[in-house]
Amino acid sequence: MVILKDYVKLLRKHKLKITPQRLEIINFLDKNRTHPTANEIYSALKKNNPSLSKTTVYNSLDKLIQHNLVNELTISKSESRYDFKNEMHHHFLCKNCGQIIDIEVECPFLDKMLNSKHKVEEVHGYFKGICENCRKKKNN
Amino acid sequence: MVILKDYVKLLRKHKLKITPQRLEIINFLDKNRTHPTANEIYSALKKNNPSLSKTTVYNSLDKLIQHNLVNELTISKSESRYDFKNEMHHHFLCKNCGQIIDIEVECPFLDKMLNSKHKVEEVHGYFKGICENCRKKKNN
DNA sequence: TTGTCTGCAAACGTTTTGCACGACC
DNA sequence: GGTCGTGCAAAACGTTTGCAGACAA
Repeated sequence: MVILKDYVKLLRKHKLKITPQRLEIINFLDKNRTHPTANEIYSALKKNNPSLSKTTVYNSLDKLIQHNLVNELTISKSESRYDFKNEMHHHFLCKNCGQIIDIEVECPFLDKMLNSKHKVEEVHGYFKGICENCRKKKNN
Repeated sequence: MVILKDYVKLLRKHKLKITPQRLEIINFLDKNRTHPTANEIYSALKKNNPSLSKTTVYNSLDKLIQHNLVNELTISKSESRYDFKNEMHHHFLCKNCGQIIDIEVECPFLDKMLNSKHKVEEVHGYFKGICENCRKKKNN
């Protein structure tokens, strides 16, 4: 599959074994920046690959997270959500509709943290409230 | 119990029913700013109240969270951790020892967010990496 | 060939639910 | 007396584990 060529390179660069399942998972996350759950990824990919297992989805995601290619969001208590890693951004969870929206504000406290006594490897900014759409609908 | 007097006021202010279990849970969270899990709260309070149930711990925490008296941390994938709400602060999770450390940096992007199209009610800053102690031990 | 990955089934740990009982306005 | 909280047991849920066979390098 020509489309997946770049993902092959990406996996190779990180010395990860190249399997059809991993390629499909990366492709899905790259094309669907909707912070899908493991289950959503599984259901979507199962259509074209009925033998896919959830274990493989979890295993693959773990590997991708370890190699910093994918970001795991724990913004809400229930399921983890996964995000193809691109430029740093933060997340807003609407308590009304459950939607997770990317927030493109820079993070000035990152610099301070990088100078701190701890070694900071990840920064997650999670905001929660009522999103613009729900505000309009509910007059909040 | 004289010590619990203020918590009675607090619950009353929020029109929450006053029960011994709720008072003990609030007292515990106020005195133990260690981000305990539901299970840790349960185990600790069970010593003095053997009939306490986990359901009650979860129910009480839910009510306290709804009324903004307690903060639920989802910094790590496993169990939720609970924090008595005081001044806004953020959290650092050490990937090595698992400790969660309070971070006292202000959050300049909160102001920006408050002017945004979304209605922001909560801000959670989660940092992950290696804490000072572990860095020293491991020479990271 | 060697080590790793996949997929199934079962296990796991946290949280939620249903329900009967009890406590409090 | 009616609403709400408690505590027990069981269920639900997302995730992890053990394992046998398959596949990538």
